[in-house]
Amino acid sequence: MKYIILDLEWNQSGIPEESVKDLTFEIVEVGAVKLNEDRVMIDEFSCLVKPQVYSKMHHITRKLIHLRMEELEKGQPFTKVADDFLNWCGKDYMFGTWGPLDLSELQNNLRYYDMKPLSNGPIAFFDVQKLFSIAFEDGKSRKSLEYAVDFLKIEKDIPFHRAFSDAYYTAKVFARIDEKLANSHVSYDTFRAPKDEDHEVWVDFDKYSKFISRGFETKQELLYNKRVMNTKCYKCGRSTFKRIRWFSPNHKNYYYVGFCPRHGYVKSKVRVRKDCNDLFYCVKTMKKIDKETFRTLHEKYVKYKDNKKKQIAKAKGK
DNA sequence: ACAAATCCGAATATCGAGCC
DNA sequence: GGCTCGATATTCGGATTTGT
Repeated sequence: MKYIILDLEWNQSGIPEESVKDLTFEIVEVGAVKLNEDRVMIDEFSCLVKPQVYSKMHHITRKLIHLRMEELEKGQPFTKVADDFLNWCGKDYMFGTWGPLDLSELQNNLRYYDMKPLSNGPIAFFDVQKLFSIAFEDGKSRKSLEYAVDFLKIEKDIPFHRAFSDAYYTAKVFARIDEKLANSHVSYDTFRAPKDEDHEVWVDFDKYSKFISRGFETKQELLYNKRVMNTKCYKCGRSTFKRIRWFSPNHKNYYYVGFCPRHGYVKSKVRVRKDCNDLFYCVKTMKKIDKETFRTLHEKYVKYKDNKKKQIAKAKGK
């Protein structure tokens, strides 16, 4: 299995009213490096895209990516670049990117030009920005690529914010991350949610499990779904005893804690999302937690309840 | 029986830090 | 500037409870 470390540069309309709804961001450059199984670079891809939609560079983008429209004129149309790129990728590979955005943008541009989709469901990939945070920081922070390069003392021999160079640096950072750690924290691009139950994603690692549901027309349908709200222990399948009932501090994330006789506290977290067809789907993670984590989560639950009460009291006071 | 008070779920707003 | 994501705060309206 090979790795394709990808980076895109894109542009947008300078005038909000003239923004094209189905293509808010137009890809203007594709850069990538191919790594072998040992994560050693074996090939490069770099191509400018001649814009078809936005004829001016957004002023912020212009400062950022060091590209002028005159240069982009030398590029090829997106359909040609995308074909070349996907042929260059070959078969049996996995994508890696800095941050979670690039694969969605790539797919949105493919869709805009009615090209064959990369996939009709989620795509597994390595989010190196996330992996860097898990490996070297708190796992939650998201740092810039340059920060990571500095942190790892990687030589800065080419400028940042061009597609190829950022792909190159991302690959360098990726190579420094423990392989086991990377493999147990695979990300999924969900531009398209799984189309049916048979294509739903279930991944089981030792420390946690992940489930990506199919898309539903409404949020209610999603939240009443058995597989979504199932709280059985992901390790042994036993039913758990309720310790904290389902609650949501923001109506996007839902939490639950059950107690498994064999594995202890098991936390479920359901994140509600919408895919490119406006279908509601969820990413659910289940994780074994210790007593201490349980206590802090319980505190969060109590605090959330208290806040609600306070807010109501405050509203009443007015 | 009826209206007011209260509770609660859900949408919306805001903030900061990333991506281009 | 537009967008995403996580976290927190505010607002709205319907359902339930309470008071008379």
